[in-house]
Amino acid sequence: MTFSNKLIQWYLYNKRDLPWRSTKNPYAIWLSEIILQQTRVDQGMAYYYKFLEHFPTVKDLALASEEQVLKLWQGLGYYSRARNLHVSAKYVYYTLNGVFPSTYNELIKLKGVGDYTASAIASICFNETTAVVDGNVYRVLARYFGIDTPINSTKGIKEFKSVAQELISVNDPGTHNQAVMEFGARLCKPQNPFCSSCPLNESCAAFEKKLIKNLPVKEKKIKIKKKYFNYIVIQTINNKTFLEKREEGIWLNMYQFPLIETSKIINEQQFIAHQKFSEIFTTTKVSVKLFNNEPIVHKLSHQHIYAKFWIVKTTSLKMAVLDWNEVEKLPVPKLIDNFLNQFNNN
DNA sequence: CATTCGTGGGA
DNA sequence: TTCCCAAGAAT
Repeated sequence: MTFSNKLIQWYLYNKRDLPWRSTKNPYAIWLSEIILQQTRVDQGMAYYYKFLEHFPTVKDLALASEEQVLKLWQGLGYYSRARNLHVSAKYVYYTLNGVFPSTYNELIKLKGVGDYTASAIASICFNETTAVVDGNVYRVLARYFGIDTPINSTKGIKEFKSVAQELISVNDPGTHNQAVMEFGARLCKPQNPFCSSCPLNESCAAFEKKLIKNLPVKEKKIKIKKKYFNYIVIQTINNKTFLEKREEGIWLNMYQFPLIETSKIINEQQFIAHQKFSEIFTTTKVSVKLFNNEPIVHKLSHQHIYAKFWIVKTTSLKMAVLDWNEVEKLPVPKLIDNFLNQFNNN
């Protein structure tokens, strides 16, 4: 039996019953693939249901505002996925007359759709023999064939894509692709894979040479930068506050309290002396109280944010136009959301 | 080509 | 605690 046949047979007996496996609607498959990028099934599941409920068709998504889409995506991370999802929905609805692209070459033109996602949709929905290469596929192929080319090198990306494309079943490429991924996620796991019960263990290079723990090879480590955020939480006596929209970098287009970013931790005197603080509270009499005595450490993939929330009470303020009960309607990063939950409980 | 983009689970 | 990494893509 071929590599593909063994995997598909394993898959048909062991696959999970996931909602996107009961449809071939390209819109729904697209949605699921975007949600699942760099995201575990357990984490993405609720979002898949939420999005289909709020936006049953690509038209519904196209007609929404970016703010609505970001709000629904809140908590899932990698928010460019949500922004690009919305951009592409508008492209399909307005430019393609609502007809979802049906080939790899057309799919990959969508923002947020790269080689993996185009291959997934093309194979699952339209039976095109385009092999997916995700983290699971890298691991399965690296181990089975004993390939030690770094999976995040240019050479490795091309090599694994080529190998995957050689292996794919022409008869049922969609099932083949999902079989490899499910196999990697459930049996050929990163840690403690179930090699003893693996249907491929008799021909697995890494198993034979005891290299399971060494494969796949990944080069380079990411550098973590430290950042120091001071949020100005305005609270007027008539229950108003203010949030600004982020215009660059992380959490783009999401909302936050006015931010003073510094190169190190600052105290109350330094906070009050900062230019942005004095710009906001020019002649206004205010009281300042630090909400969290110790900075909240918010860990992201490339940076650790040390955050302080400064509660600034004042009588009235021109810029404080947002009613406190309107805050929850805005899309905010997890760091702000966590703060709001604690703050509102006090 | 290297870096940047979140959040959470598991060892 | 710390590290890895999860149905990747854009810049």
